[in-house]
Amino acid sequence: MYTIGQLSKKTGVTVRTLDYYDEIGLLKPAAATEGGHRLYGDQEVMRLEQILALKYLGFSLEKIQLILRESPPSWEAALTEQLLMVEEEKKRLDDLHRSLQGILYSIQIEKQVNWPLIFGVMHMFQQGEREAIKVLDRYMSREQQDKMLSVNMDQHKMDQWVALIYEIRENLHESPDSPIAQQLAARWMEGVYEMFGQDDEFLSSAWNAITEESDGVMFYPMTRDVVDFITEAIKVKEKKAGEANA
Amino acid sequence: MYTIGQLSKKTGVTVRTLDYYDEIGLLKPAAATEGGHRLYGDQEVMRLEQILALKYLGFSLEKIQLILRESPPSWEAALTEQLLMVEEEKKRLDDLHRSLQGILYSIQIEKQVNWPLIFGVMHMFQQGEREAIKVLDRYMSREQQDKMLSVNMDQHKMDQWVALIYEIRENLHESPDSPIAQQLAARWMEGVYEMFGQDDEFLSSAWNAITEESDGVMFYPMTRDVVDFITEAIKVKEKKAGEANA
DNA sequence: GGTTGAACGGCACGTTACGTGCTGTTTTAT
DNA sequence: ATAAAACAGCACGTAACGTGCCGTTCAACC
Repeated sequence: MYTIGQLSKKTGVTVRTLDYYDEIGLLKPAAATEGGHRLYGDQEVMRLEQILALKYLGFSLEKIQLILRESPPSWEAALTEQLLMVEEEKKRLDDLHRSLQGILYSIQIEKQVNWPLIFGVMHMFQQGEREAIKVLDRYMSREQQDKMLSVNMDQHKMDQWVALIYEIRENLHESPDSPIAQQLAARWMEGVYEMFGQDDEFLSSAWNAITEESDGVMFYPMTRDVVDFITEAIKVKEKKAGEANA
Repeated sequence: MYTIGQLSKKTGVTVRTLDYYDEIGLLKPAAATEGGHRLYGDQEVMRLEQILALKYLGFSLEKIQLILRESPPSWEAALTEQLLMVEEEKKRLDDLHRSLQGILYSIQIEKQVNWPLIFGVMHMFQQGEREAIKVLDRYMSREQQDKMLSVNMDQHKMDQWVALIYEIRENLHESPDSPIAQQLAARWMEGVYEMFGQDDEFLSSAWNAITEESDGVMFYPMTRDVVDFITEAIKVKEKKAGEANA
């Protein structure tokens, strides 16, 4: 049997905290001396170690109490529930991460903070239920959506895109058949093919979505002006290619 | 100019909260009536919207105050810092996720909660600094480690592995040349090749690490007994294959 | 120019989750 | 006997974000 001080030393939990666990009924001593000093047995040591483990796994003290009260405890259910909670939280952080990343890119492109964009992003995620995906429903199949959303550009490729779009915005005044517009269009097309391959059906759905939605925040940084510019430049490019073939 | 009530209606923030923001100096009114009623201008509306946006992005009110106090605010630095924080938190959640997932698999394999395993997992992550990777250093190159850790089995494949190991544990008493042991060894090898391909050098490093470390928690559920059993069975299998070729 | 709704100042309290501090007394070990 | 350890009990701390309530004053509308 251990006194509270010995248990404290053995486990690294302060006496005061053990006091507290006793108080809230999480870890009760097995016995007491005549004088009222608390005594903890091996079972209690085990229970304390379990408590610490569950705490590490992210359970609240209250939840731990609930779980340990059952006999036998439904470990599998509790752990599964916790796993789902962690997954939820991960999803939330992923959204946050994407938002921050997107805003940082927008600063690189526009060299200033685009507040309307931020408000747009906020609303998109705040009114829950993934507004984003609902919008895509109008333009493409579920598989195509997956393809679109699963594009995982690495840092380098993303930087390239950001640089390209920045350059396009700097050159919006150029005519669509100017060399610079043609060069930008070529780089654009190359990037698109690199990301999605030659899947023409998919590209056409995506292009539809982008041209229709580019007033919103959905396809930032492919804003209306950028999309229009590149559309015109590509038209010219394809016409030229047709003439060359003829 | 808006009274505090109008601002509240416009933005959805309660009067009481605007009181509070005034109190902590986060959002001060632009002016006041003779009677002392607070008046907010367009600039304040903008500032409030920025505050809400930053709050959504995970900044604390205190941090927001610090950022907005600068002129001009260093948005890029603040957002980058926040991004790093989110990434840290994501990493923490990933560890937690892996721990929970691992424990759940161990329950499926052993049909009971393996507390020593949980304590082991706890210690591995608690003493920070990724103990896990340090151990691997002794057995393989950095690239091989990446290969090992980046194996992303899907749910189905993972379930197959778990089922296989469960079966192995049920059959530890079988002789290595029994049909069942041979069949288990075959499934094991097939799974390994599916995951890592025919990279013999890598497989040998990995096998070294696994046989040496299988007393610990590092390669759970490849525990000592399972690894020994499968090693023997594979030896027999290869000997037979050699004889057949001769 | 009175009624009513809005806003005021000020101070305390609430929430969640987890403890910590402090005091004065009793018990235990040596 | 003395000192270290444990006791009971009650308040307080932290961190981040507010909320509740009260009695008083102001502003708008008919």
